[in-house]
Amino acid sequence: MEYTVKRLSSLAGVSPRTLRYYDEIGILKPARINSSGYRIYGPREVDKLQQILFYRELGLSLDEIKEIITSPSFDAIKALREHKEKLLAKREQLELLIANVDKTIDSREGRITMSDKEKFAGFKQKLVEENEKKYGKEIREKYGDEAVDRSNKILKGMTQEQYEEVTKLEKEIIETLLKAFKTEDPAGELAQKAADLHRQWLSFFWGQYTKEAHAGVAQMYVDDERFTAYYDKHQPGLAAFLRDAVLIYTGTNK
Amino acid sequence: MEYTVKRLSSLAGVSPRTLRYYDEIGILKPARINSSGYRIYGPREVDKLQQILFYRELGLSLDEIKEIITSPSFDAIKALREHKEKLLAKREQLELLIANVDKTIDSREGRITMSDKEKFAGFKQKLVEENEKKYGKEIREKYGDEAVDRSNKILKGMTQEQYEEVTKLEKEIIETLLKAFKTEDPAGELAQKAADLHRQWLSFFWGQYTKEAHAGVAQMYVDDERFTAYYDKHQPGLAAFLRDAVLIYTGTNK
DNA sequence: CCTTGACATTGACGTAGCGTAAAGGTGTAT
DNA sequence: ATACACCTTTACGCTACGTCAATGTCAAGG
Repeated sequence: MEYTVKRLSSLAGVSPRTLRYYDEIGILKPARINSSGYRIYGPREVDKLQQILFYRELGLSLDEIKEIITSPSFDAIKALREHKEKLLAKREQLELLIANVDKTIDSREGRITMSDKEKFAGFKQKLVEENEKKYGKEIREKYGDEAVDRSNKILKGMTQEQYEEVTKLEKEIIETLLKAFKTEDPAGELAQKAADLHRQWLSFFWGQYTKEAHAGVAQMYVDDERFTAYYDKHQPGLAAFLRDAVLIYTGTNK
Repeated sequence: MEYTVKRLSSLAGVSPRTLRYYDEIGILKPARINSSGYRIYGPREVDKLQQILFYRELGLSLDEIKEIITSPSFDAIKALREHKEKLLAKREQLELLIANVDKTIDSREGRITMSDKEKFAGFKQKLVEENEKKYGKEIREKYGDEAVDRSNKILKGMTQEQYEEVTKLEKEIIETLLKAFKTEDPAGELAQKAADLHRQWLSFFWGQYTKEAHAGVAQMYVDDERFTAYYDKHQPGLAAFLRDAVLIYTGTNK
């Protein structure tokens, strides 16, 4: 397949100008120039553009990208694996930010207080870490061990908070589930409420909720004795009942 | 707490120049200017800077950010909630990208083939979504339900993979732990290996690993009968042994 | 008191990665 | 033959700062 600037640009979701610029700086030259001076791109250029966009998404400069992909020792697959690592790291960074937003909301609503330092956690973890190493001792000297320890406790406190909410959810799930079990109807309102609570519970541990995963976990409760025992100790058959409710809840029983 | 440019900049992980620029464009004015012309920032400015950096992280332009935060109807908490939504969306986008990288690796290694269109999936989810709507039916007609379903299965397959790896880890933990238990030494090599496996297992569920959280979970294993039972059923005292090993592993026993 | 060094100021120019005309040539369908 | 969507190069504009330069401020030490 051959593409002109416009065609390739709309395929890749970039502007024609971008492609001309990439040509200009030598990062992506067209396969050939036709008799009228038109840039013509081939399949190899499509792949290369894909690579470029991958790295651009990571925030690498075009110069860096150029070095990476034009290097003679360039190993595409290895680069991709590294790229994936970076994406995973970026996702972790995002998790940090999300946690910080949660904390900030709590703080704004007066439930907790945040130190100024905490407010910027997650923006530059490296920098923060360096500061920790550099100034940790200094702070300890200045403000005493108490302040440092209190700050450390905030971390533990979060875990504590999480833990409390999780256990509260667990209780609710069991309670709702036991009531629902008596109705013998996994599609009923109570059972569906239990399934929803269970979704909330799951969301606590799984960053991203998907129906498939939820259904999978529910099935696991029946297949894995560890979980079966946990639910069935309250009421034999409860694990299977929860699974049925969740399968209906997620719509994967069809 | 009051800050000069340098102090605030190092707190927030930005350059002094950035703060001056933010002053210049009116997005973040200092609380006051002292007699020598120094910019002095107060707590309100700290919070505002935090907001700005949040939005900047999202890729919003400073102009857009300015509009958002200077708007009279600006509701900080509401904005934070929306912000969180956007972060979650960004994370999803990242998941897509990661999936695409995986697929690309597969493709490069010849296991699957990708259409040129597929190669750009994840870059512009809107575009992709539109394409899906526009061409979804067409693809289904062209390549048959099988292809579409297989593609859907990839998502399910990932969860399956996760599940398998988790259960594999669980097995390893128990095995290692049982061997370690015989040594009666929670600081020994085997026990520490078990603690490390447990860290890996935990990292599967928790986005971000912290020693405190790890130690907290280990303590939970002893405090919460559900978990105690799970470990002790293999060997009475195993939960406590794991906790001790983890406390040593995380260095929180000092 | 004076120096030193780390901080502060404004001003101004540089950079990256394009966007956006301007001024013109090309392809092809009607 | 004309329209219209595409292509070309040249060139200036924009954002979000980085990076000097030239100069003032402040706290500590000799």
